[in-house]
Amino acid sequence: MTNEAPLHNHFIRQIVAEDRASGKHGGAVATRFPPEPNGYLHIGHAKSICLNFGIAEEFGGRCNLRFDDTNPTKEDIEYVESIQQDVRWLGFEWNELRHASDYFEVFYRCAEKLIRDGKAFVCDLSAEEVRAYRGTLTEAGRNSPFRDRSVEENLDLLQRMRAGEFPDGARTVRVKIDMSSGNINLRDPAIYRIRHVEHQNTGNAWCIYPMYDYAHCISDAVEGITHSLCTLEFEDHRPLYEWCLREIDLPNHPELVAGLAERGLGAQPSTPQQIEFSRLNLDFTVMSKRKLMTLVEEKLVDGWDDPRMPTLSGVRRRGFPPRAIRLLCERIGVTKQNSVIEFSVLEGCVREELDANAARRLAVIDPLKLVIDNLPEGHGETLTFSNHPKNEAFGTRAVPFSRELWIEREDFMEVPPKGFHRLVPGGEVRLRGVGIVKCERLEKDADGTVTAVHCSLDAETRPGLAGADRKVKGTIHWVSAAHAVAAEIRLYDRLFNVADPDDDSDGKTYRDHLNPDSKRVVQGWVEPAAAGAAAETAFQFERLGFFVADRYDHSAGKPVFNRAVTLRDSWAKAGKG
RNA sequence: UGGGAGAUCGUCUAACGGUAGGACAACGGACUCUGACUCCGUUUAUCUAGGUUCGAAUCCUAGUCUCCCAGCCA
Repeated sequence: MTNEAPLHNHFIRQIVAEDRASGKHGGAVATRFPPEPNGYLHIGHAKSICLNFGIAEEFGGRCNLRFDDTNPTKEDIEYVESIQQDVRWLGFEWNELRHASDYFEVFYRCAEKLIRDGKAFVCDLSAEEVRAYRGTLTEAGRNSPFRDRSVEENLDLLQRMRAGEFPDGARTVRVKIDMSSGNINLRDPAIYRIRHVEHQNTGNAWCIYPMYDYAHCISDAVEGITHSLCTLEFEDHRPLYEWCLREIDLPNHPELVAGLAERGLGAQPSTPQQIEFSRLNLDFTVMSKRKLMTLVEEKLVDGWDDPRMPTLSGVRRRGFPPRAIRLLCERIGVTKQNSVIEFSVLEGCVREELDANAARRLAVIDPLKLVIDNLPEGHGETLTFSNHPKNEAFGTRAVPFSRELWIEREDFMEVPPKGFHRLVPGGEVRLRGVGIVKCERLEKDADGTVTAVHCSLDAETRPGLAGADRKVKGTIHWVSAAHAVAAEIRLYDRLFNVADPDDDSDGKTYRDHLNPDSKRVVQGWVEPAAAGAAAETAFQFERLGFFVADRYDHSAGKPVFNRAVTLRDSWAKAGKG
């Protein structure tokens, strides 16, 4: 994968570069992207994906995709499939695909070791009791009355937990750290809980499942991860991450990972370093899985891949190219500061990418008939248009032209404001690639609405002729009415109409801020060379914006285009459009 | 009143004791057969108060503000 954006020398790059230079981890660099398969990936994940895969790639290391599937009550195979597809779509390929559940036996042996070492115990306290014993932010907690069970009893109980002798919630395994720690994560956290639930990967082999903090650090170590990159909210967990790795000491206890190799799961245990960075947030967007899930379940959007969703499958369907997402992730940098990226930065990345890489086409989304009266009835020609104004490699295409055209309704005004460069009664405008036409007369319906404009074409201004250079203030786009293909055009706008939909301090929630105009479907006309495009082909419809042929609904006979983003429009911005 | 982290243009982000720079946004202009692209220009920032130093965004002291943590979630 290439990334032409200038690289930030951000703090994680610096740490990795220094570690490699100093020979830490034998100079190896290994990262992982560890999603929990309980939802679809979104742009926030893209930052982590680009960082983890990007760092590995830059430093000649490796990056695994690892499903953090330690909680079968929330996870689903649908998500593990979508996640793989999204990572690949973004442009990355993992070194190995792993699951935390691949290591369930390792976790279990580690728990036995901790018990034997007197570092863990089986606790019979209920969830409510544990909460009461934990203390508060300002008060120390108290030791569990089960904390001093003998090693033998603990080992027996652990084995019986695994054997399924106890109901859900009856017992947990907890590590012994410090119930008076100011860091609540260190107050004898649970590492195992009982859940008589089938697991999407291990079936009914287990009824005890490890907790995140415990499973994650061991998984990292097993995979030989050197730099374990995660988001800021795990900062407080780092002491626990380090405690587990230190007490378990995987690199010096190969018996704990025995059996993995036979299953094709190579293990070269490391002592990884956890490094935290801030999440990517976008304004006018919600990014929490819970809220995205609600939008889908309550049908406030048309599914996980609705083009208005910040999911990767959503932005894909919207027409945002993967390179634009990668550009965004590089452009925003990596720091530990909480931040909110303006949506315009994302749009800028999309425009930059598509301007360079999308072929141009003509399309009209709000049609008004234009008749060239001085062309004979039935007149037809085929014009040659270049596909890209600045890149000849895009080649040319044939565009049919005839006497009756569709133009954009907003490109004609009977009573124009000052500065209007388009068509007005008696005025002239250039028809893109055709020549200069003059508006001679109008047709109107009973309401006075203009139904057609009649023009005369100045034959001297056809391309290639001397008169073609004559200056006229505006150029408008068009399609031939007889040849254009009717198309469904989906015009998308931001899903929320406030910058911070998560802010509920005024009693309103994100649901109250949904933009009712976030999706508009119109019938328009596209030139034949657009209609026949393959699904997911992106075009610039000249003067309108960047559009993509819908991934699922588009066909040559029944074209469907989604608007990814408009063109920057200084006329509209001036309040004139 | 506990623990952890962070404060630099509107928004991101650089600087690692030596000219506060870049990107995006905004605004103005040039160019233009896309009111796009491109190009040029302009505006705007070191949380506060002290201190150290020839020199402080950077070091020290004291504050202020913001974010995260009391799941048998991740």
